Amino acid sequence: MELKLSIRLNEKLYLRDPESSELGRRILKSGIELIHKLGFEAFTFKKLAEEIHTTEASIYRYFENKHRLLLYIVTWYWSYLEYQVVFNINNLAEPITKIKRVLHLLTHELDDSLGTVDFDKKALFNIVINESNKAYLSKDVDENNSALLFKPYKDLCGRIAALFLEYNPNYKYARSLASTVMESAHFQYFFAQHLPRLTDAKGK
Amino acid sequence: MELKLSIRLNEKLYLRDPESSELGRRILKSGIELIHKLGFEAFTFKKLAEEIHTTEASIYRYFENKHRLLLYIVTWYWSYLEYQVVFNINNLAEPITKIKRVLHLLTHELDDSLGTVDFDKKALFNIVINESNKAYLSKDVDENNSALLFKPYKDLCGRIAALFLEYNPNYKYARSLASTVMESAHFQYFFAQHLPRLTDAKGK
DNA sequence: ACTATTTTGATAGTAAAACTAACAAAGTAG
DNA sequence: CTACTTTGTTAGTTTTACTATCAAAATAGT
Repeated sequence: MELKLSIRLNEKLYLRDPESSELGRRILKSGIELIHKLGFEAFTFKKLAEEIHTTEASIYRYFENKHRLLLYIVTWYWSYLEYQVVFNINNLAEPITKIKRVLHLLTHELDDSLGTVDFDKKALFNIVINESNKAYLSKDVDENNSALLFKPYKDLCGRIAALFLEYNPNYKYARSLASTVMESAHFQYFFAQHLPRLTDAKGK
Repeated sequence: MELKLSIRLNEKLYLRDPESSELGRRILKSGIELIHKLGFEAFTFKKLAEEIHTTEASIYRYFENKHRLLLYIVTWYWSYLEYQVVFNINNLAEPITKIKRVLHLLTHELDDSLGTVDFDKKALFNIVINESNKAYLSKDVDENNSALLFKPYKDLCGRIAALFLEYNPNYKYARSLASTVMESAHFQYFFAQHLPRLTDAKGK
């Protein structure tokens, strides 16, 4: 069985749905590769346009600006990850087993077990590690939050928190623990790669 | 007793020491206020120049670019915080008491107990919460790290890790726990303010 | 008090980034 | 075959990020 899955994201993330056209999909695919390669700061729509042989103006028809594109990418990741989580813990009995499964998903690249992904998964994971915080650490968090743009992230957090509560119904800080685990998974990975004195994790 | 303390930071953070002149100190003081007010993305040297009635060119004599200024500011914070930590836990016997003291310091604005600070402490703390990650989440982490620009952060992390080890000498992940606590202190604070569904912390 | 040196201000300029507008060409759908 | 949508092309504006030059002002050394 091979299925191609497409994830429908909040319409406010884009001006024109990038999944709806060839050009849109190229923007996503090469956008991910280029952000990975250059880093978000050095990445521009001009460079992306050259890469995929189109024009800046065409890209601006899909995304208001590069920050929105980043938000789209990481939101896609969180949505896909929640989907993976739901599938992976389905039918498992023990809360602790479910939790371990989730931790594994959080700390590893996406796999194709549930339908193929068009994007470079290494690059995508790398972007999530290196740039995802920039998606909400900005002056327009509140506005973006009102537009529900962080919903997938919050949903996943809620789901993980629910697992913690399943394990221990009396625990008072399930949400904080869930968000801490989600963030730490990334930070520890980043630190292991770049600032090893900040972790005890060697390599992986 | 009133003392004014000045913290000497790595020379590679600046082109000309901002503590060494009136203009330099104005750059820091108003820089902090303006980054706080506008957010790092919207902050520019042009706007800062207008604010303090000087010119862009003059500011560029002190800092290579705004990213370096941010790095200077958060590095200053980490250095000052380490200093506070050392003072605050001095002469305390119980590891657990020391740890609690450190947690308090991490989650509250700086106070003036150890000499006055020239900067707006609320603004500074806010910058650390909202922008400090951008100091290392960039393509030049490794280069900056080689230049020892993150040393104060790593020193503080090492010191906190040492407290954990004092509490439990067999614990294997003291550094990872220390960096997780440092980062989480900020994230949970940010979430409580902007994305409350991600925490259980209400208000404070 | 005079001179040398450093620091700042003023002006001006460039290259790139971050957009927007307008229209023609190409593709697609009814 | 026509209407509509999508893309390409060109061209333009404003802002950011930075550099260069030189004069004025402040400061330090003797």
